[in-house]
Amino acid sequence: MADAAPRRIPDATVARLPVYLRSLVEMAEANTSTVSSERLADLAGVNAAQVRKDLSYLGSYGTRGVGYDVEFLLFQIRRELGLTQDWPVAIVGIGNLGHALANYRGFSTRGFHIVALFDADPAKVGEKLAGLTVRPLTDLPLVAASDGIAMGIIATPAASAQEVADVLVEAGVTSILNFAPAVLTVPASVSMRKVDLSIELQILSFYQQRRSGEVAGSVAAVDDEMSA
Amino acid sequence: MADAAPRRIPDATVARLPVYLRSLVEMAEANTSTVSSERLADLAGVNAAQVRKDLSYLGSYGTRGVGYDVEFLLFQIRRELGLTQDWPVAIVGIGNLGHALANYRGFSTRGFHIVALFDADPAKVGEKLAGLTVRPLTDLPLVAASDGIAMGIIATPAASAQEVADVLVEAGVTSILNFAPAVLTVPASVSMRKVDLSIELQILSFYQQRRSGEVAGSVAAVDDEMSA
DNA sequence: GTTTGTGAACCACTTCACAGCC
DNA sequence: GGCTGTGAAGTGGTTCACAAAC
Repeated sequence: MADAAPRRIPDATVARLPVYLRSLVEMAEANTSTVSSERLADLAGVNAAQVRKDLSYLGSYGTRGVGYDVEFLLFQIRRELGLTQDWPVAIVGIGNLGHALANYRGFSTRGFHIVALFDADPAKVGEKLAGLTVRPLTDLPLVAASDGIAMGIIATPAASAQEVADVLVEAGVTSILNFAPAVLTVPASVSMRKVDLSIELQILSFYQQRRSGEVAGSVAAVDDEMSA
Repeated sequence: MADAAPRRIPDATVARLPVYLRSLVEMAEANTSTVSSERLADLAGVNAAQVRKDLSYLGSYGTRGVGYDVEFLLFQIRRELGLTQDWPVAIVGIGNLGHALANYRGFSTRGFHIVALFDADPAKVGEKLAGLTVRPLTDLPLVAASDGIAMGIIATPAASAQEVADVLVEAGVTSILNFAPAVLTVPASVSMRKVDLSIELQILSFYQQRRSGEVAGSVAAVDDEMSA
């Protein structure tokens, strides 16, 4: 037996790997061959010890006294994140946001290919967009199977989101990114992440109000704790 | 008096308050007058003890043996989050995403009013959208001052994001929501949150790959944590 | 000298469990 | 009996600080 360490990568580390990846891509494009944890931390906006600890979960890929080889690390992170393959992605809900997501360049440049668009509204079906034709939601099971869709993006109104999630799960999609402002329930075997645009503004509102409401006299130190 | 209490609300709690708020709005619309921590936890997708602890940071607003009054709690959370006032918001970068955000109904229904759109590209300036006309980025300082803009949304490409952030900060905007895939630096007195669409997919990719590669036997539950 | 890799200390958040109040 | 509010215990994540490796 030799399959090495039983490395369990913390969720928090997983969430930062894409950020390191982005910085490393930039460095590679600038033909930088080596990077220290200090420099990478700087680019990623985190602490250097954090970078070292995070990377140590992947393996001992650095060289003491030198740093990390950019290309090598790039490959290792890509491999760890499962980005050495392309993922076919479906978007459900072709409203404002669905349109923007379908046209978003950032997905394809990072290995995520939008291969199908769905909407339950017959008025939207047939529309051509980003090189694809919007299909009826009822086609999803068939298309998911034939195109091997593993990831789905929900961009519908809140009211239909759970229903769509159910359809996705039923069709075998095991990763879901939810933009609808609703709490969705999926089996534990399915990963789900959510992005709620108005919640982000509401959180900002809290800190904004706290700042504005602060009377000059009281409490000197305004140490603001917001991560970046 | 009786207000007092040096309550410091944890960031994690602040991030959940909007979720509770959403559930409470739904309950109010359904004319439910009281809610238990158990029920609210269910709707918000969290643990009941979590709900109670979170709400306890706002004050003792529940009644033992009964639960929380929906309308009262609704008001308290709104007040805490600073949502009893409307916030004027500016969007910078009117591409795909900027368009979608400008038209997004979810903002206005929650007290965030998009009052100005900016783009550095002269070709975009003058375009009419969501009842507004896209203005040159150079107008931002003036408009920010006259319209009292406190919140800015960055929806530009990564390359111009830092520059835009600087302009926003210089114009006195103290809350920024960044959609550009870049790490931005702002003074500690400014709150910034980021939403990176492709990072979300990359995180999903990690768990997806882990699952696919997994030989039947172990289980891995995935939950999301706080974004930053 | 430089920089990694990592135990240990620290800190924040979550969950438990139960006393206190209705 | 039911449900909140909260100390205390538990968990996960971050930062420190330094020995090991170059």
